[in-house]
Amino acid sequence: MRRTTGNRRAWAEFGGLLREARELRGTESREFSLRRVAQRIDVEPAYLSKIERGEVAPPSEEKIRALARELDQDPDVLLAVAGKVSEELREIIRRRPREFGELLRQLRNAPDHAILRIARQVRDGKW
Amino acid sequence: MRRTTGNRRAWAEFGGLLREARELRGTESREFSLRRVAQRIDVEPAYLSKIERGEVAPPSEEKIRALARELDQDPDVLLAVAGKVSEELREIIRRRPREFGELLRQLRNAPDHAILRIARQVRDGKW
DNA sequence: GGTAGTGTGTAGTACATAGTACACATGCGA
DNA sequence: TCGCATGTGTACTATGTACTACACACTACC
Repeated sequence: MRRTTGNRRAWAEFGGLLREARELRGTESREFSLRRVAQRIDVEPAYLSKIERGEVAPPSEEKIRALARELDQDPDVLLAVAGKVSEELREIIRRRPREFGELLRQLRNAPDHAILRIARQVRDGKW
Repeated sequence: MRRTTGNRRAWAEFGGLLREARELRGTESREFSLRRVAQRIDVEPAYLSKIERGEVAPPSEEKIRALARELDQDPDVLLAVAGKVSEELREIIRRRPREFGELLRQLRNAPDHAILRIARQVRDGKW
């Protein structure tokens, strides 16, 4: 395992978030030991341990999604903390790079509520 | 170079687009031979040759941007054909994954003009 | 007919990504 | 006290990404 020691801080943030979420659930249920969770998302316990301690980079999108399900987290947020953007969203952009490029750059500094309001308006057919 | 023969078709589309654009300019100017362009974007000629023939995967974002400048192409489009999304746009999404995730999914099937109209309205301060 | 420029074939490199496998020490309950 | 579960250290692997370096054949020009 290559360490590339320089993203360690970012990895630790992701790992810390996971551990916190897991330990929260672990206090009540015993189904949330590191080993149990590792088994359910289909990775080796040692690997999940290293992820949680930020010793290695965050895992693949697939595993991050599985973790989000297990620990009841927002997948998009977890992916973002891991430094990733979901393949689903990248696909949407790749299909119309000009349009979405333009839109995203215009909205870069818009307030959260403005972005969400637009999303709502689109959903309600107001476009 | 690992070939992973299965994305070859996608690579060829990217390469073909490059070659076409380059040869178009090459008919008039002689500054657009494969070797000259390769030198300007700082890669080996053999490498650019393989890229244009779709024998290897598209190069890094940096090189794709350089090619877009040289050949007067839209970088976002060239990146998209290469199967990539620019780091700039990914950054925008990672900062507010919930908001932009929601927005992009709502706009997935919206017509082009609707997306561009929203971008225009945002630019004009109508939000 | 040399030489300058053209595109391409072959081989190899360094680093990133995404993990596995096994052994070990510690602690907790019955 | 013994067995089982817990988290973790160490070593290793396969594949992907992004290239370089060099040699070769062809053509075009003067």
